[in-house]
Amino acid sequence: MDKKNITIYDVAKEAGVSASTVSRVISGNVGVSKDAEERVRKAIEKYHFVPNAMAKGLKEKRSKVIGVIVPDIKNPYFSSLFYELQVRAIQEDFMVFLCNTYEDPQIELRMLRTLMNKQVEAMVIIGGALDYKSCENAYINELQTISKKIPLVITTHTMLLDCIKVVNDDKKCMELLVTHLAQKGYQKIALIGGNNNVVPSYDRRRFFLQYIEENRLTTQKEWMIDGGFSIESGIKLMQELFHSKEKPEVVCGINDLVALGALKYAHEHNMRIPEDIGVMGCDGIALGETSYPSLSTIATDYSAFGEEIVNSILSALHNKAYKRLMTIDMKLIARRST
Amino acid sequence: MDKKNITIYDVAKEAGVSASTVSRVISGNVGVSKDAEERVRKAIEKYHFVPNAMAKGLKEKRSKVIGVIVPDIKNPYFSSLFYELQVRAIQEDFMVFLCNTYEDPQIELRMLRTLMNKQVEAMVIIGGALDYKSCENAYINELQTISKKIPLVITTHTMLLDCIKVVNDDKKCMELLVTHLAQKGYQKIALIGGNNNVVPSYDRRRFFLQYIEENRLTTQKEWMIDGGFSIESGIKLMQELFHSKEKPEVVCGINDLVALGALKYAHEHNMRIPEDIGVMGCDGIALGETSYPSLSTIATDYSAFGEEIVNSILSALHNKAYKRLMTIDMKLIARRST
DNA sequence: TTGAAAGCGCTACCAT
DNA sequence: ATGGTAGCGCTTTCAA
Repeated sequence: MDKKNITIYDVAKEAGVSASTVSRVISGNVGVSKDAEERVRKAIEKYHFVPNAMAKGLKEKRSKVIGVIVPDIKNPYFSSLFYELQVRAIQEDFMVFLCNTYEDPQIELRMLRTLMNKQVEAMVIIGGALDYKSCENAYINELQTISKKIPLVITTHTMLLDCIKVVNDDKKCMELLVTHLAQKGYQKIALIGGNNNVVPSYDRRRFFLQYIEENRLTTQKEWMIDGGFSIESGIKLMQELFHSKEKPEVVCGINDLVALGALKYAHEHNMRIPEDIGVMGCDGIALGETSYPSLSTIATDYSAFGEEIVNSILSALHNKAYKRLMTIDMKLIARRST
Repeated sequence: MDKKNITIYDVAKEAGVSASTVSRVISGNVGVSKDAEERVRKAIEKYHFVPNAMAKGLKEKRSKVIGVIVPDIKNPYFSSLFYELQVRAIQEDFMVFLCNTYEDPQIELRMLRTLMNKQVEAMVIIGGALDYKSCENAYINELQTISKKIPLVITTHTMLLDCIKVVNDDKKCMELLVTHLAQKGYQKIALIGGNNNVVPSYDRRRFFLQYIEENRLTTQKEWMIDGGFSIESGIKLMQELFHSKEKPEVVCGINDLVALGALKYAHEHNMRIPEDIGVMGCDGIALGETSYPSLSTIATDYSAFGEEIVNSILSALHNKAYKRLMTIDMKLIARRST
């Protein structure tokens, strides 16, 4: 390892100018003579000089970093969102600190604190503890304090916390889902997966029921079973579902992963889709395009979602006007599974 | 937004001690009287004081941050690796800066530089430009310079760059793959997907051929077609494959995603798997467990991979001995698709 | 046990 | 156009 750190002073000396001039050349701002600039650039080149963003940040009180906390980056929903969010962030020359919490509130809290002391300029918390009805007050208070210092964006629709919210339109999601199914002629509809202690999940079930009634369709208690958000959950829940007396005509997953699990179960039991049983998901993850059969779903616009998150951060940072609550539109993607 | 930043000086004044004492309390190191400590803690609490990691880092010349660059975090291979890598990193109190390059060498370079000026203590580049035979010299030189300053870990087996390498054992991978297929009684074997300009992909094909010969199995030029690493590639390539005169008995994907695409194509054309055609992948991503049928594969140990990366970084940072080249073992997971 | 002070690398204000 | 200098918030000697 090379020992000494090269600083602007080393560069300045080599170029025969002052540190100020080097700083000016780097930031490319104001008047530096062609000649001086030339020499500085040469010196930078020669020494492989890299400016120290910590020193700069300390001085300027800006880090150009956004902190992002997600429960599980292996989940395509979260990775897609991160992916799109970073697209917009780097356009604005912001880096993104990604923290995975492994769905552990302890780690979530720890990440949050570390991010704060790393001086992130804004914080994004996707899902996580806030999604849970059991979310601790102390945690919410800590977030509230943070939100007073820097822009805080969450993706949960909660009244308990005053901050920027960018959320999926779960109501519209369920409306589109049920309407599509009705249109396809399905009458008996199941909804599997989720967790009633998780707000968005609870909401989807609630709205699902509402639209089932409005459309005069039917569901049953035995057809609405929760038990997780993964493909594995989907498989397990389908098994349960197919133990019930009467069978539904179509099974919806609380999200696409659960629906993909339902697909797998159906295949393993030689059911044809959609002939024997329809399957539908929500979220619009890419896997739904390439499953067999391709999965009908109500899709989030990940690009818009990520962009909106960063845009509201930028607005807040620049004291521009912005909506404290943004709802991301969802739309029907009818494919082969219904 | 609250304006003023609280510093240790504010805390010190409130507690009636000096900044040094506050610093000592925070770092929890040396002798501070019970009484003073108590007052400092109260003051910290009262002001919601958060230490500024930039100032600390500037002073200490450490950031406790590892930079990680991946081509596409939506790819389960990369997200799994990141996930596991962070597990080990946070154990050591390191944060991880994740950068997605969107498979764009320009962005990769830019991320690299930004990470350097953010003073990351180590850099991990997973895949990316280095995987390509066409990788620019200038880029390699820049990496070489970086590797002299901080520990640099790459996942490509290249001679062009002297740094820490943690790589998959592609030879063993292909040995296990072909042997398994031979054992299952397959004779005619196809390998689809990949890109001959990508080193690991090229290697896998090379070793594939080697083991095909050693095991006296057969393949054909028409059965070894490249064209990408995604599920979509797999679908497309299967289509091509099934245009060739003679059909193979089993199709291997250069990775699991391609194999998953093959599965989809097979379903759509009413082929039974493995009865009509076998399918096999490499990498061992989680999706292979939940596909229908579940996918036989040669799996990487992501946890070991991530751990090894961080461990070698830590060793390098502490000037401990470590291997400059670590090979991650791969093992056969025989499931239902063969 | 405690405090004063220097300095990490940078920027920006104030002179010249 | 250029340079000197103060100071961002912290740690760490050195003295007391």
